[in-house]
Amino acid sequence: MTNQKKLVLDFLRRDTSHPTAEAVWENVKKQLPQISRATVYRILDNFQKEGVIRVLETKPTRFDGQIEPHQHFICNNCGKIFDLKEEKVCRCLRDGSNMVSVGKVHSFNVNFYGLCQNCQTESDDNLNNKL
Amino acid sequence: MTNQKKLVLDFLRRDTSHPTAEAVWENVKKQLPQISRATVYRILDNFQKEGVIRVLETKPTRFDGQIEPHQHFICNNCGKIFDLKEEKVCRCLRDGSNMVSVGKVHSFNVNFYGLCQNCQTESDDNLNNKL
DNA sequence: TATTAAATAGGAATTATTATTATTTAGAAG
DNA sequence: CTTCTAAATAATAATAATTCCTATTTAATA
Repeated sequence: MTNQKKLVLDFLRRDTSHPTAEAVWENVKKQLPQISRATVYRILDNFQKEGVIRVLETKPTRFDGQIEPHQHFICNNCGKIFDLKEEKVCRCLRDGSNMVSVGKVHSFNVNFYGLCQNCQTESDDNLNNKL
Repeated sequence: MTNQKKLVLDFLRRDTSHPTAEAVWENVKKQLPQISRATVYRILDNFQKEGVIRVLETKPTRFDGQIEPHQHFICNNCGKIFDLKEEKVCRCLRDGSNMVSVGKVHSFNVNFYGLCQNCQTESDDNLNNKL
């Protein structure tokens, strides 16, 4: 754990605004002025892969130091991003009520990630061949 | 409706692979070689705002000519993108079954869009002031 | 402490997208 | 069917976001 990594992680766990990579860099620079932008990008990428932080599917990408299951509400007007607890998300999607604690939902978008049937079969095959 | 717009829309309604802007451009060029990349970007943007097409929250952005409510399953291995009917999405999120018709869900990400309480109140105020 | 593999800094390069502007065109009006 | 005009387009420059490259530095451990 380098100093750079520690500062990035500390910042993300403190700042709940879902900052961009650029914003993380700007802020960490206050404590470590020579830190490189590329370093911040790489650290964010690694933390993400390790499951230590989470990325938001926004443009530009935003980052979240909180990894307990939750989703996001993005205000179409002010752009602010709010956290939504997982159970509220499910209720909202289930019974189509568009009112949630933080506002009124106009639309939503879900991306599922996993293994498609083809790729599942292939990885099963590979496993079998090794036995 | 210009020829450029027609060709872009026709292509997106025919191609179900959720192409990138670049891919749309490459394909439409086959029929209209002088079409500009910037034109494709602008047309895609306009169609999106009109609700004629849909954008996927991917990097790079992908486009979908099908606008009936549905969500997407992205294979972590091959990268292929599958459509998921809305009711399957809800069932999957509701009872946590991670098997869907197209594969096995490892994770998902939801973005809600709408008006936060502050912005809702503001727009109500504006309305009231006009009465 | 010396060693070394891994990480970083700084900047170049790349990718995706948007802006600019001169030219062209679709569609209205005559 | 022509002429007109606002809107759309082509070509390219510019910007934004991210990744790549490589010489240098550093954390961890022998």
